[in-house]
Amino acid sequence: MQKVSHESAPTSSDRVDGRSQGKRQLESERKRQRILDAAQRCFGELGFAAAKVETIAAEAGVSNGLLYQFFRGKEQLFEVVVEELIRDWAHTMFPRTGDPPESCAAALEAMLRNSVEFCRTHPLLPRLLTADAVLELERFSDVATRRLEAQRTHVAGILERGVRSGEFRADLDLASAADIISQLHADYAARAYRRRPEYPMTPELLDALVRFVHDALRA
Amino acid sequence: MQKVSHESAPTSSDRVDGRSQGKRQLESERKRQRILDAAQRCFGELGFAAAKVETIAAEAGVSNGLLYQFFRGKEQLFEVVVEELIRDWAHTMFPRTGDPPESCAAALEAMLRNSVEFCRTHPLLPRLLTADAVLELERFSDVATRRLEAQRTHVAGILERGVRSGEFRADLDLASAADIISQLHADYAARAYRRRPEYPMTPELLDALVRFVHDALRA
Amino acid sequence: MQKVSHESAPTSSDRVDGRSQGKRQLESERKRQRILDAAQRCFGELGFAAAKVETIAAEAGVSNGLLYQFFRGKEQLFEVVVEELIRDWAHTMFPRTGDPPESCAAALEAMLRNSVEFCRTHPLLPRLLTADAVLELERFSDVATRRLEAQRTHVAGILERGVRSGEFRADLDLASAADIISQLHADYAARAYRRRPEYPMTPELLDALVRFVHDALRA
Amino acid sequence: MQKVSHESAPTSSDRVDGRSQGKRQLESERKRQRILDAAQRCFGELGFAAAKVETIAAEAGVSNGLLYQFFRGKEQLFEVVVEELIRDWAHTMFPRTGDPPESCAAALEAMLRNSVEFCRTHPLLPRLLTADAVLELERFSDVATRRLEAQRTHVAGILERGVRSGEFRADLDLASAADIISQLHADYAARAYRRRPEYPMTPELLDALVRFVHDALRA
DNA sequence: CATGAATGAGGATTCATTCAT
DNA sequence: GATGAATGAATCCTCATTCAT
Repeated sequence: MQKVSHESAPTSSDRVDGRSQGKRQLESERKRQRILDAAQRCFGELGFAAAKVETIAAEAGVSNGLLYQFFRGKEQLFEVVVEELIRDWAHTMFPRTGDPPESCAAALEAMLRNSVEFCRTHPLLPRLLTADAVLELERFSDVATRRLEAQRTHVAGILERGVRSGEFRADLDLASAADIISQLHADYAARAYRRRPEYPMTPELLDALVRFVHDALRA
Repeated sequence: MQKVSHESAPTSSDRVDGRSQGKRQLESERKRQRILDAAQRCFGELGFAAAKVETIAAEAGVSNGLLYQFFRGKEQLFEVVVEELIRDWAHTMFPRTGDPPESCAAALEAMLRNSVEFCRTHPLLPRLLTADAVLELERFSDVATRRLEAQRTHVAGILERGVRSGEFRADLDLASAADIISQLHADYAARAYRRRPEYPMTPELLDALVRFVHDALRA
Repeated sequence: MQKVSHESAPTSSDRVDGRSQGKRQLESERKRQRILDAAQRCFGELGFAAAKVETIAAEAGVSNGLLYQFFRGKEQLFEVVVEELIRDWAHTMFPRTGDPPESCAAALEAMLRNSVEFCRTHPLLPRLLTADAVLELERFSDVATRRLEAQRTHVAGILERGVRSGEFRADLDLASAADIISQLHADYAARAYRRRPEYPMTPELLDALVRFVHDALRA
Repeated sequence: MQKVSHESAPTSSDRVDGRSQGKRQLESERKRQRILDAAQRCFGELGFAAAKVETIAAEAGVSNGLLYQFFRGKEQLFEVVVEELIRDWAHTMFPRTGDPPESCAAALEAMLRNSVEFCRTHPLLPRLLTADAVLELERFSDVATRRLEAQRTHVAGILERGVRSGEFRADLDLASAADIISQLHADYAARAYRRRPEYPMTPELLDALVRFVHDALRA
């Protein structure tokens, strides 16, 4: 009866500073993370309704009840999973380190390829990106929505720079183009995870996509 | 003897000839259709798992049990709904009547606009198009999958003609381009139904999309 | 709205005398009988709870609803079936015609063989004879019970004559012996219908049974 | 991990060694047994179809859902009940302890009296012995059938010894006689439980039955 | 009379959540 | 902290019975 903050999504226990975690706290924190990982897998593969709490706990290697020490319930677990996921995804797409790409087209391409790679290992994101999961849960954490908008804005920024530099055509509708590119981005990232033969995600297709976007934008 | 065909998805009763349906049969047929409509709405809005049989029956204005005279269960109801939906969608996208478009670009544009319009009134399709529903039901009617492939093939055909006629660029990867276009098509058709402010579907966006595709393909 | 007597079990409609039945009444009477036959088969094979009204009606070749013109419900249908069955069985066991058997042992043997033969074609009787069906229906027509007692009494009568004539041993407990014989009689009659390999009913077994009873009774 | 073995019918939990069962496991095991007891009563008194899961759970003093932690469903519960019942019955009929009866007739008599006594407190067995329940459940545990055959074989063995020792008549049809005796045995055991006035089970009747069988077999 | 479509109460089953240990 | 046995509300489905045609 100690943590149970249940309010926000504290990655770690209510420690004040970074150290001073006994072995117990550390072990606990590790279990919390295992639950989140398992939840992401299950929600991603089955959807919210079809994923069973029991399965998630089993996959995490913890008991059914422990889950309720960390999260208020299935619903809040879902919310936390989504928030963490979106945060990780953003970090992958726009890595802090590394040199900035030399051209705007290269920036878009990098973003696309990074994102596809991320989704290959994160089942849940595709579902969120296609915005279906939103329907499954009324009180959906709007973190996801805000982050998606942020991405569109970011893309629009890149496009604007490209237009100004003459790299992209001048009469581009920035908002719409950013929307379309974000959408394509989400789609093929989704496929990268799903690996269904009907919706393949081959390197050739990815190359074609990059080319497609490039041609549509070029001056 | 009841009806209880349960096998395929006969739109009308097992009448031998075209007429001779008493008021009873007619009324019954209408109820079957109302159930299908209600089911499409519910599945589309809530997903398979979250849609309750009771709700579907209530929305259709019939009793809980009547549903089971027409369908083996919730699952088969879903399958039939999907099949009908896909069939209707195909008819909308490729209408038999009317003159063939004068250019390949125009053909693509017509397809896109038709489909978007269709989705505006058919909640379920977006979910199928984004291929999420597939995960929700093991024994998913493969009609949907086959039809989606048919669409890609159709688009590829249009593209091929365009390439041959010099309308589109010669080094186009037909398969990949058809895939991308079909995907965009599905995405924005989906949005047309959802009407969520975060993922809008304005006429401007649609115009931009048409232009985007056009630019990406042009010779 | 004509027959619906529903009270007792009139084999035919409420005709006052034996003739004067129009074709309609005759046809109706035939359907009633077909329902009874089908019901006997279904109840016999599946038991009361597992037999569906719909199945019975279908087997009788009539509609679901017609059944309720003749009988108050599933329950009363069962009662009527039982009464008719018991009556028929009694007629088979103790046929009016023919010469009386020359010995008491012969009388018992005839009864046994007749009864076994009857059950071969009347599925329900075995269930009643083993008195299990009684448990399945609270307000069971006591006709069956009374008839079974009648049989025991009849057997006791034969035994008494046999004792007096010196054919059977003098210290026989009449009531108990009659009970045992009736019970055996019911058991093997039941088997004759069931035809299950684990509980066979071969001619040899029947012969052995006759011999068994004979040896147990002989003076 | 729960328990959910669901496979066979382990009387006790999957403990590795014989002890080390916490109070929880013990309590759980007790509940499992209470469910089995209640199920036996309900199935025995009402038959498979008419017995409600809810009633069984209520009689066992547990919730509706707990039943499904121990058994796959109503059907498997029935199967387990039958297997346990048959096993217990066998133990009662052929107790390991005690001296072997001095004569074959005495052996038969002991078997009969033991079995009658057992049925007095085990409602379900009569139904199984009369082989009616088999009809009620397709995938009936064949344990019952095998055990019944075992009993017949056992009886036949006793008879054979009796014939060889000259206690029983030499021209006895062993198989048929064993069948008849087993049948009588089942019948009166059944009555012992039912306690219905129409089919009484008095000590006198039991004595008469023993005498009846004895007379039928004697040399 | 005859039909069979329609009803809805009743029963089996699932699964998120709690709580005694 | 951690467990997992226990709960029971929620949901799918069945089937006896009714009634408009």
